[in-house]
Amino acid sequence: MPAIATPTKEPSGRTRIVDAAATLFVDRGYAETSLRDIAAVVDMKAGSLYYHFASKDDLLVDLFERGIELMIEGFDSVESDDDLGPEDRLLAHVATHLQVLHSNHPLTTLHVTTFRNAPASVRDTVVPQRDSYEAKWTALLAELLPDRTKTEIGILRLTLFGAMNASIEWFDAARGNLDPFARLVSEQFWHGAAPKASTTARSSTTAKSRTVPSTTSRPKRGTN
Amino acid sequence: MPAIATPTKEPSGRTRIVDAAATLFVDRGYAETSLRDIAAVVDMKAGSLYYHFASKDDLLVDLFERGIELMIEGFDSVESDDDLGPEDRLLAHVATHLQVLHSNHPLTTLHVTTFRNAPASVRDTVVPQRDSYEAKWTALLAELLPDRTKTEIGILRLTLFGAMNASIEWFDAARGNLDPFARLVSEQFWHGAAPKASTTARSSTTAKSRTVPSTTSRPKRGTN
DNA sequence: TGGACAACCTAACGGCCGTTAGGTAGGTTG
DNA sequence: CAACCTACCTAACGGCCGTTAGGTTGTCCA
Repeated sequence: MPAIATPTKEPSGRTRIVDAAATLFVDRGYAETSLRDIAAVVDMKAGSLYYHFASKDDLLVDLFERGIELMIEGFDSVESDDDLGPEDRLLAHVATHLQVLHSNHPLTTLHVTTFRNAPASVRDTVVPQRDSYEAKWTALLAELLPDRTKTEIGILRLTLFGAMNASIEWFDAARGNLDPFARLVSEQFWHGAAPKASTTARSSTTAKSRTVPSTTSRPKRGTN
Repeated sequence: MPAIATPTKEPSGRTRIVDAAATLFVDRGYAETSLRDIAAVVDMKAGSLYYHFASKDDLLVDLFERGIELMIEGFDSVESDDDLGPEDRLLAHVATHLQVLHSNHPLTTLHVTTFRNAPASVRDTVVPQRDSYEAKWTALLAELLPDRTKTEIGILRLTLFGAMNASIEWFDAARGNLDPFARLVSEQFWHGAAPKASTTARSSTTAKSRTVPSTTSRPKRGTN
């Protein structure tokens, strides 16, 4: 007689589809991935996917929602911690954001890589959940930085998100340790990157406005 | 008799195609934009584009290369300036990067929005130019932050790029003024965002490592 | 034993895609 | 005026796409 139950039963068809789709969407793009591609990974035919999902867009919505759920859970698990100092509180949240982002790879990173190119109807469906996660961060930063205006808080949140989320393009969680990275990001955000012993005069001359061109970001690999 | 010459002659077919393509690629995506879409904007038929470009990928390569050119020109125009203090030098470069990014909108932002989903062959072609721009920034940061390791410089550059480039998703150059934004980014990077009068104990307790989930970025609109 | 149901497969549909071969109109040049 | 070149157009090609209607298989329950 076998074990009474299989608590960790091997993933069902639907779960396997979700995982395969997330992976493919992340490293090929949504439009660039066909249902036949996804089906091939899970050893099915394209038509069979419609037993589990109403449409390709529907599948994408499902992925996005699972991703955000993970993010929110992560944030809340930090918040429920005992009270820390402002700096340590920031570090805890930054570390958690990065850990969730990299450890639940395809599902969470999908937001960063694919949201922009998703069909409008899909984006509209997901926006409320995204907003609620972002609101948590806005509230956090407003608490940590009481001397800042609402506008500044907003910009600081967006740049911090930009800095953290860009890491999915170059940080390989399988190789590097996230902790020192998280600490560097958090410390830089809080204290700045300037040399400690710098005795150069704090000249604040405004740089002349110009109209020149500039830059981009950087992917760690190409899978397309 | 008309004016002797038309120094600002109206854009040729090729230029109009390039502009239209850049715009469409940015707000719909590369795969999501068909040659028929582009042709319609410039009042042509899809086949006619092949008089100017060998293929759709070829067109994309052209766009990427023009974009990077603008970025590099911008960076160099700052570098050729008289010597500034470290902080002002950083500000000048941040401001220029942002200005070039937002004022040459479709061409430069294309890198941030589309590079990731571009076909591998296209990416490979463009990588050297991108690297040369990024190397300039790496060298700059290495000069400004002599106490940092190479690894730290690399990470700081990537997070700074992430922070700056993310702005194309939410900053509307037509509405807001770039200057205060650039100053905030630069100051935050250099001095940090922490409150000035903060007298809270600088407790450096390491946040316990966890494995929770987290977040994303945020587009200003949807055009798809 | 048989019916119900879950989980697939088969085969095709219309449609849009990038691309190409072969035109053609209009200006320029000898 | 003729030849030529530039800058398009027309019409079609094969191919892949998302999606659907209608099977087929296996398992579970009565």
